Order: sequence, then C-alpha cells, then structure tokens
Amino acid sequence: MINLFKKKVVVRFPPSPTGPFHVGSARTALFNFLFTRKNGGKCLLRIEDTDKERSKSEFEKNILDSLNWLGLKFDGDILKSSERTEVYKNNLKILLEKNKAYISKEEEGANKEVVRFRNPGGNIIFQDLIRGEVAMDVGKLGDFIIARNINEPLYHLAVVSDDIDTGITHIIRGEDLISSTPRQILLIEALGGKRPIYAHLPLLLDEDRSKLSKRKQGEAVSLDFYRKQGYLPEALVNFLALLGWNPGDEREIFSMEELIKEFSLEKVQKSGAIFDIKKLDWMNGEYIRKKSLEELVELAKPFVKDFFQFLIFNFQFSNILKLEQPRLKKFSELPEKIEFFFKTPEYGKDLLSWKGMSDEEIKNYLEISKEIAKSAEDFTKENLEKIFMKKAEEAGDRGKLLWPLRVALSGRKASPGPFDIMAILGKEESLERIKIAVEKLM
RNA sequence: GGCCCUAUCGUCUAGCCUGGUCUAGGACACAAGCUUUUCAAGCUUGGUACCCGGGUUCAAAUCCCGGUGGGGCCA
Repeated sequence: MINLFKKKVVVRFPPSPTGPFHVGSARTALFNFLFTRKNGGKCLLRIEDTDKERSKSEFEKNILDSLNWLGLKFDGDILKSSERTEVYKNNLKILLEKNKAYISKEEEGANKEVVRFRNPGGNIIFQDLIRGEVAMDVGKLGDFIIARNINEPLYHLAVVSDDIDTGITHIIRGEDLISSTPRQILLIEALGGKRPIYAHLPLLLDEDRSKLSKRKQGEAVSLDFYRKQGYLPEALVNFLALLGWNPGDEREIFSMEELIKEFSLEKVQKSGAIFDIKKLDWMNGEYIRKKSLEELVELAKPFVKDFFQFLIFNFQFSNILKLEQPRLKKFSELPEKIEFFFKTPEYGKDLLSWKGMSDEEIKNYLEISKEIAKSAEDFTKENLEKIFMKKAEEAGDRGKLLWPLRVALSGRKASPGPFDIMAILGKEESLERIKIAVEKLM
C-alpha cells in the first residue's frame, strides 16, 4: 500500500510523565510508530507534563528509556508542554477575543473564575479509521471549562494547541479518549485549525476485562516490570502488536520490519484485548530459542549477578545456557534453574526414588553409577551416554539407573539430562554428588 | 445516571465490508500420545466458540432491527 493520504503523515505520541511507563502506552506508541514507518511520515514525541504536581523528571527519563529499549525511534525534537504555556495562553486569549470563550464566575468559592468554551452545540461526526463514523451531540457537554483561569489553560486546550502547531494529521490513541474527541474538534476548529483523522485503539484489559490499571495489576503494568523479568524487547513488541491487530493470516512471529511491512489500521480490532502473559511467555521463549549462544550469554549476565564473580572464570557458562535455552521462558527464571551447577544441591532423599524403588535398590543403582563414572576415561556427554545407556538397558526400566543419578546430580525434579550435567560438573564433582546421595540413603 | 464504544473457543484472533466453499481456521493455554530417565523443546491427536431474539433471503457468523452482556468517559 502506498501512502493513501495526500498530505504527509504526521502523528504524535504524548505520554504524561506521571508514573512508570505503562504497557498500554507502549502499545499506543508502537502503533503510532508502525503507522508512520509504513506510510512514510513523521512520528513526534511529546511529553505532556502540564500537571506540575505529578510530573517528574525520573518518569520522563523512564519513558525515554523504555521507548528506546523497545526500539521505537521518534522524529524531530521532543516537545514539552510545560514549556509551551505562553502558546496556550495566547490561544486562550484568541478564543476570548473571538468571543468563543468567556470568563465565568463559579457559584462556589467566593471569587473563583474559570474560562469556559462557548459550545455551539449540534452534532459532531468524525471519521475514525478503526470504528468508522462516530457521532456525538456536543450540546450535552455544555460550555466546558478550558482554563482554570486566564493564566492556567487546561488539558484539552494544550493538546489541541500542540496538535495544531505541529501539524498533526492523524491521532492514534486509546479508546479511553474517544469521548474527548468531539470537544477537541470543537477547539481545533474554533482556533482555525484543521481536524486530523482519528483512530481509536481498543484498550488493553485485565483478566477481568477492566482497563489495565496499576491499582489492580501493580508492577505488571509498567514496562520496567517486563524488562526486569527478562522479556526480550522484540518479543514484547511482537506480542503487543498482536494485541488488537492481526495481518489476517496465520503467522505469529514478526520482526519489527515485518510488522512495518504488514501494518494497517484497517486491520485493527474494535474491542478490548486481555493481556495474556502466558502467551507472552511462550513468545519470549520462541525468541530466546532464536538467539545465538553469544547473544544469550550477554543477555543472561545481568540476571545471574549473584554468580557473576564465579562465571567470569567459568567457561562452562555458555554450555549451561545452551542446556537451558530450550526450556527458558524469561531470564529471571535463570538463577533458580542453574543454581545447582554452582553449589551442592539440597533435596530430600524421597526425590531419589523412581516408581517406588526401595532405598536399598536406589543405593545399588547409585553405586553402579558411581562405578561407571569412576571408570569413565573420557568425561564427555557422548561417551558418558554411551557407557551409561548400556548399563541402563540392562536394568530394563532405564529410569531405575538414570532418575536417581539425575537427582543426585541436580537435586531437582526437572533438569537437563544427567550426561549433560556430568559433562559440565566434571568427574570429581559428579562423583562427590553421587556419594552424597548414597549417604542420604544410609 | 447520561453519552460513547463494543460482542467468534478460557485468552489473542481469521472469517463479516463483497451472504453459500464455515460440519467456523490458526496461535497460547489445557489434555493424551510419541520422542533413548525427569522437565522442556519438537511432532501427532483431542475438547472447547459465532451473546440472545426477531427480520431479510433459497441460504446469515456474515445484512437489518431490538434486547442483553462487557468496556470507556463524564457526573
């Protein structure tokens, strides 16, 4: 699809730095980004920090970091609304002069005055790229307030002033803002601006179908949470893109380039989407499996800081990661999964039992394992497998030999196979762990 | 409460515009089986959905109307 729109596309993403960057915002940013990359326009970033009380520079930094981490690049300078008060005040003055707004005295509070917009009433109909025609009787809104006083313009006036000044052609935002659209259109037109084309995205929802909120989900609504949990940005981007959008075929895995190639607002869903972390886990696993070992090592390092001192000297780290790569969903799981490679595992002797084997039987098999391991010349996975499997076959049920061995080595119900583990631990440590297991059965 | 948006498996969705090929497809999750012990990964198989009612039509998941459910915004 070539650019459908005669005018060059300009969109904006205007987060408020009043809290940690939200995944819902991330998705809105992503859709804006995809839309402009696809249509060859500009995607502007605006920091909407008009609320001086709640806006904090740390949050602003968090927004920038997060967008950067996701790989979303914006065009041009960042606009900060806190630096544009004069512009808003000027627009307020214009509206007042044109008699499109007036100062009104509030009943309550002695000399409280606000500025209200003179609502012309009537029906506002606007085209929404996702929802089609949306109509609203704006008369019902009354003369809404646009400034707290002559020096303090409020949100809608600020947004509209910025949109006009930056030549925004398309506004792509969450559905929660759909009902403020008519009043913004009123303001744009009162200021002589041209109304942009709108696209209201379906909301991201909790399991109970309400808007994803910090109150209910806590940490899990902030992008940092996913970063800290060890999700890959490309997995998150892929997942977020598929929440409310779908190219119409059966593919699930998309790189950013593929998303840009396929994206279109016409294919965006109308109803809200539940954020299902299980699917994200699966997708992240898919991306982890695609990584090269070198990349994996680098990505994993921050998550295994506790072992880090040791790892610098341990050339086996990448071997261990290779074993965990197929079963890893996110990096935060790593320490717990690989701990046993670095320290003697703790476990109860019951874990050593395979299908109701007696202690005596387990002990016998562990002794056999010990002998085999002791006699092994070549302590590689391949050789160990060869010599152990021969003996395991003799047992009839291979698990009789292999299960106690694996538990002795790992101390875990689930782990990589015993030969993989032994090859990494080495002969001495492997024998030591088998010895400890035997002692547990005494 | 008012206004607005919305409705396909538990979840994300394809299909709806241009009605028949839909005994509704895919993915996640779940279950079973296979895969040289466990857990993964992989492969195979399975169950589960067109919100309800009416209308239009030879024919409706698809078009129209009315309910109901869900959500958002404002109060």
